[in-house]
Amino acid sequence: MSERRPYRRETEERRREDLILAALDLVASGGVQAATVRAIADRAGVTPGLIRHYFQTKEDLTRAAYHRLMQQMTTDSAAVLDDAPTDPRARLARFVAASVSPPVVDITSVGLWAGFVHDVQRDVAMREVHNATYLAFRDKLQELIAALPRTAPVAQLRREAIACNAVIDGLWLEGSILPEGFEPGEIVEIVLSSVGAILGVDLASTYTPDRTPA
Amino acid sequence: MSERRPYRRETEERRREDLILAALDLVASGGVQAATVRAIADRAGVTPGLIRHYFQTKEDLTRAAYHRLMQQMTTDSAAVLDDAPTDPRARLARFVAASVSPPVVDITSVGLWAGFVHDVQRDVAMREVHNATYLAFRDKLQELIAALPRTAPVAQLRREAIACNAVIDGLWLEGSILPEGFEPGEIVEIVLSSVGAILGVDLASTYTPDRTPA
DNA sequence: CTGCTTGTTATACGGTTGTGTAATTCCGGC
DNA sequence: GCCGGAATTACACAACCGTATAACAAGCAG
Repeated sequence: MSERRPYRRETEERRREDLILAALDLVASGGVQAATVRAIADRAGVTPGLIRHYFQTKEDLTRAAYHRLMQQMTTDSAAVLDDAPTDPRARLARFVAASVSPPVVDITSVGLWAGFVHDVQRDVAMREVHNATYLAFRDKLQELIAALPRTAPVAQLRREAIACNAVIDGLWLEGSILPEGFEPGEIVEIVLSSVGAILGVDLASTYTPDRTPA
Repeated sequence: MSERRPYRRETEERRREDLILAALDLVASGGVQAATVRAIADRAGVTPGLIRHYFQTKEDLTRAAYHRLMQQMTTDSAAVLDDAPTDPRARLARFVAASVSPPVVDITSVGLWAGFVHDVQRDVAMREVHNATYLAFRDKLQELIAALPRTAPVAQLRREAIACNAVIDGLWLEGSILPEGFEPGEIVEIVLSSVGAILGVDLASTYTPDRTPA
């Protein structure tokens, strides 16, 4: 009776992308428990069996999705440096501010990230993805700090990078979970003044909030 | 054939406590998905049906478990203030240091907390528990900051409390997820110096690491 | 020592999960 | 144009999920 559903053949790259995005979408809106193979397939517009054709197991898809998430977040943070000014303070200020602003900070990002935390602690492959992206971000931060016009011993640089990264992480957390608890722009002001205080540099005055293109 | 399992009657308080602790234990070690009614009952040494006798639904048990977790964390942080010195700087230093040290920071705490994040964002009751405990912690921090021997406008106090809380949260995060990435005592040093820098106060010199009782 | 309350166990049920496997149909190469 | 391979669908399966309900027994009141 029932006709077999018609379909189109797609490239492997495209299908994997669709499935990963569908998985992330579901984790963001409904938690890890909502990201079942059937729900993922449904959102991606395919049937559940296809998942097993591109990912040997559901865990593989989970790993790929997490990898994609972290990659996206670091990309978003670093994107502002592409056309950033050459003044070291302004560069740092821009990078720091972007890390606590959309799209890095939004209502779903923390929930998304939190959904993977447990797997990160258990799964070796996911732990490596985490370490790589986390340290890459912190190293980028340390690099920007080292470029500041001041003298600081190397050992101090590491601790300053850890501290500044902690401020960013904490504000990212609070800003995402409790967005209505802060006034617009308040988090950016706080991150600039506190990072500036930690480093002994005035960042707020060098920061141009946004280059709102016409 | 099979004998009915023998059992002991317990008080309601005791059974609820056992079930809550079993649920937290499972979430910590295996994520939310591992905390099934059968697994919880098994760990608590009872049969699954008993859960529905003390909690109308599994969601009720989840709420109770989250409430218990947050309560425990704030209690652990505030405990160090019981016999703390009267010097405002020393009090703040002790409180801040305790917030990034065991038992608040340990390998399972973040995974445990992360497991509930999604429910917090969706469930109103859990959101209220979160806001209450989060703001209680931040207010306590602000209260300690306000007691410092210096003059600061009220509006500034709020932002300083947010910033210091962010540092603590960020270090709590990193220290729990990546414990081997930091040397012993390093996180405490960092939190004291950075919080001190944000507030313009020297905290590190007033901090007595631990009162190792004989 | 007997009876009653109720804490606790036992069992059942419909729905869902991840996975394995066979049947189809799309689509490029000839 | 059709043919073969592989992308995709369809179906089956055992295990597990949360929930509902009935049977049992533990321990206190008398």
